[in-house]
Amino acid sequence: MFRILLPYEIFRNNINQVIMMQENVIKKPTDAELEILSVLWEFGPITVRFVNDQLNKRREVGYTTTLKMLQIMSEKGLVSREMDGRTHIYSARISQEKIQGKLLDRLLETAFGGSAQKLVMQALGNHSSSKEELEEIKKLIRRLEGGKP
Amino acid sequence: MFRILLPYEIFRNNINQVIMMQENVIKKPTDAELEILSVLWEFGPITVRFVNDQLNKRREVGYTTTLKMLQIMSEKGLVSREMDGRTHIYSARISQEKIQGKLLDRLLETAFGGSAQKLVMQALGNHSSSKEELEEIKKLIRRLEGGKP
DNA sequence: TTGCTTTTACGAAATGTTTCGTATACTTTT
DNA sequence: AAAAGTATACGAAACATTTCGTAAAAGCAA
Repeated sequence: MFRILLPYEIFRNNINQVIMMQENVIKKPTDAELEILSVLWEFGPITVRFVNDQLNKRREVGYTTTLKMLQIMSEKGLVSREMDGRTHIYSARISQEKIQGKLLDRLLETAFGGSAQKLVMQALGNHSSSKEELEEIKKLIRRLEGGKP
Repeated sequence: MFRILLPYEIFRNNINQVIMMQENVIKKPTDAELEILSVLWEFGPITVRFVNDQLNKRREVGYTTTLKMLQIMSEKGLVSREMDGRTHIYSARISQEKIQGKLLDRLLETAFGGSAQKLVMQALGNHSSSKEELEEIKKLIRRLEGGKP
């Protein structure tokens, strides 16, 4: 099967090397790391340049800063790196879901005293959701409430 | 009106001084700060000793470490301080709700790509809630869905 | 070829966070 | 009264995070 290559994928035709690291305990990513991870989650394997451009849509960051961050994250095992000729292509090595769970747990524990209800109510109250989204949530609640529809 | 004094309140009969600071923009509390804030939120105005004892139920922390943290947080305006004779009584100066909102926003933005639905679903899915809590949430959803019951 | 651009590597400054040792003063116990 | 215990203040070490300057190598354009 084939598909159209996205702009940043055009470089990926000649992969030389894959750096792998064994799966380890993950530490909570720092703020800057999380910022970069969310770019990686959204746009898949991308170059440093691409990451940096995305970050700069929100705030001014130097190219070498982003590069250094990615190098550090690579050492920590947060991202993986492939080489295409001279340039490196980065991907997130931890799933968004894993981080979501971890951070949610922590937030729940520290800021909400462990009450999922309070957290959910505040999230729903403060951020507008579509009819469909609310419907999905109700469906989940029905499932949680016990067994058959 | 009178009520029974809690153990740590017995010291509070002779308040000499209240340190006030003007309300300012709040920065996200650090992890250690949040840990302390959650103790203050739960147990109201308390001594350094009390905070430290609570922290030590979770992990080992030296007394002077906790003291120093509280002093720093006091400078930052995160907590206020009253004196009762020789000892200081600390309270949180920012509401739990304000911090909850702030951290929730951030988490939503960075880890969940802005989707409140995903966050809510994950929170509900991973942490068991009581029948009553789910009922409350449903009630809120009905309210959000539009007007009259 | 020569110079301009883009890339990674690396060290280090700047900043922020956490921890604790030591000093000093006051209170309580012996 | 002396000793032991308990307070706060403060400096500074240890650590972590973020930012960027500089260098060297590779690719590109004239």
